[in-house]
Amino acid sequence: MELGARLLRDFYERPVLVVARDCIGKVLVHEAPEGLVAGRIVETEAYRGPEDLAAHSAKGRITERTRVMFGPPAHAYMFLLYGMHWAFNIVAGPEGHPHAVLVRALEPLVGVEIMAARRGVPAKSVTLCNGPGKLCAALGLDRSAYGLDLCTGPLYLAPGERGAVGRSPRINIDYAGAWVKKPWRFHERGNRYVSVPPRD
DNA sequence: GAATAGATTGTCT
DNA sequence: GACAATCTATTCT
Repeated sequence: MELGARLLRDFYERPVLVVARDCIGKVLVHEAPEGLVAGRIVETEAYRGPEDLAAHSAKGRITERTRVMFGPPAHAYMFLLYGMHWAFNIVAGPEGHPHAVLVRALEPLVGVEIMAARRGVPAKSVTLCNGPGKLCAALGLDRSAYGLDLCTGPLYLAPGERGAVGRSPRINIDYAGAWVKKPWRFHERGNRYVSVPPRD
C-alpha cells in the first residue's frame, strides 16, 4: 500500500490548535519489528501549556516526564496513566512552547491482524483503536517511543483524506477549572471509530 | 444500554 | 503517600 511521504517538521511547527485539527484524517504509521501498522487519526485533543491547567506542562513545569514538550516540535510525548495505559502525543508549536496534541482514536488501516493480536480482540472490532490507551497497545507504543522524532524515526504521520471535522470539550480533565470547557477536542464527524461521539 | 468499581505504577508533593 | 489526558468486567435497569 502506498502511504505517501511523511509529513515534515513545518506541519508540526504551527499553533497547536491548528495542528490538532489538521491531524484529523492524517495517517499515523509505526514501522514496528513485527510489521507495519497504520491508522487514520479520527480524534485528537490539544494541550497548550503553560497557561492550560489541563496540560502536564501547566505553569511551565519542566520535569523528566514533560521535558520533551519544551523541545522542538514533531517529537513523541508518551506518558503512563492510571498505572497501566500509555498515551501518545505529538509535540507541536515552536520550540520552547510546551504544547502537544493527544491522539485519542484511530481508524485501523494497515496491520490490523497485528493490532488485534496485541490487543487480544477480534480484528474487525471497533474497539481496536478507539481510545488513547487502546491505540497505543494496538500500535505497540510504550515508554520506548518517548522522545522519538516523527521526522526521522520509525513512527510518523503521512497524508490522508479528511472528512468533516467537529469540535467539543476535552475528556476527563475535570481538575482543570475554567479550562475544562475549552472546545479543544477534534474529531471526524460520523466516523465510527471516534471514542465518544458528541451530538452532531 | 447505562452506571459503577477495580486494576496498578510512574511521577510529583 | 496521593493521584492520574483510561479500560474492562460486572451489575444493575
